[in-house]
Amino acid sequence: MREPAPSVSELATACLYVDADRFFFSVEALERPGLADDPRPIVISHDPRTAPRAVVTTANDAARQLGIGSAMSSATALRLAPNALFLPPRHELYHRYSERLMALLRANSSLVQQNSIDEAALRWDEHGFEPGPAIALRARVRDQIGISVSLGLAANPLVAKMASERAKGAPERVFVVRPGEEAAFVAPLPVRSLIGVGPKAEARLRGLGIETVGALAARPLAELLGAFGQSYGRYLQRASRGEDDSTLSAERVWKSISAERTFGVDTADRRALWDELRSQAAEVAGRLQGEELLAGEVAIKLRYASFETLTRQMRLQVPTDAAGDIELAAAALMRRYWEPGRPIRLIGVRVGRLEPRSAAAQLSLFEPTSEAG
DNA sequence: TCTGGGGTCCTAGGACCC
DNA sequence: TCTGGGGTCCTAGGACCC
Repeated sequence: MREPAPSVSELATACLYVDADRFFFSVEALERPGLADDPRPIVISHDPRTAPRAVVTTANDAARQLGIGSAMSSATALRLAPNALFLPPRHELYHRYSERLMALLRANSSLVQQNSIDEAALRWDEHGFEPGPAIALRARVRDQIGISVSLGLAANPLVAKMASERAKGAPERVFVVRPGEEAAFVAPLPVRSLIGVGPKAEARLRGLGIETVGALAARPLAELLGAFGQSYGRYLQRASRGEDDSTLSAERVWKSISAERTFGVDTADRRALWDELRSQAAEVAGRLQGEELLAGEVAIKLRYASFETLTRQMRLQVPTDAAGDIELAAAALMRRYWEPGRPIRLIGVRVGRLEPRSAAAQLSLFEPTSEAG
């Protein structure tokens, strides 16, 4: 006796992708009445007149119309809009709003995977592919948090995210890709709209005469493997067809923790470099302790005036979460690899090979000590 | 247009081992 | 003496994401 075949909508799992619109600016607007209606170009960034190496985090529509966009140097933004209002980023504030948003999402889904400060992928199996419940969620976010989100609903996270981008032009800011329609949805989009295709890959694809996702999907696998390697070639083919078998996870597993800083003016001053390294080691150690993790590897990052950037790392004998240990290792790497007197633009500290503190305690029970025997 | 800061993943090449 | 063929681990750099 066979079970009746499940309908497509029962078989397919549904993923709702949530992406906050202009998140940092929206939060600032909530905190500063009048900001949303201010006609001036507004740029979330340190003021380039006091922080010459600042870059634009985000900008309002008036600023965008003048050509200002994310990641642009703030000095350039000032040149484009001499009357622009520069608002320094307030990351703690954005994190507080992010936590409230994620809490609300968790109250509305059995599984929430946070992908960045303002994005999350939600298990949406309970609701299927009708837009109604997503529209209702969007209204709840607006009412309870005060921000606008764009929503993409699809059978897998990759297509759901791409649908959330498309939703930014849709009236309700919700876009649904029904199961089976994935390939047709992605086909007309430019290759750059695929996650993982950045400027470099886009240029290489264009060199092969591939401009759209559909054109990519039409190429034989062998050609993609030859041009892009096993891993990325295979990914490109699957993604170009709207295929993605990744699963959602609510638990974040940290692989590395880092802190870095670009100086306002390049420096070769040992005191300044040492102070910065020490404060970064303390910051990284504090985060390790907060996450109850130990690090088995310490790395430094140096960027010279030429923008030449190097990273150097070392393994630790014993995993640690102590600022002193991290500082010592970072200083040893500095002594070994920095050419004294050579001015530095950026310095950074990173820890890796992270493991839970509890796992390390377990392991040491079975580790033979040098005194033993 | 002179290029932030926080991450993840992949790859090439060398060391080392059998 | 011109020279193998795996496998694994590690390092450094780079592409990419927000």
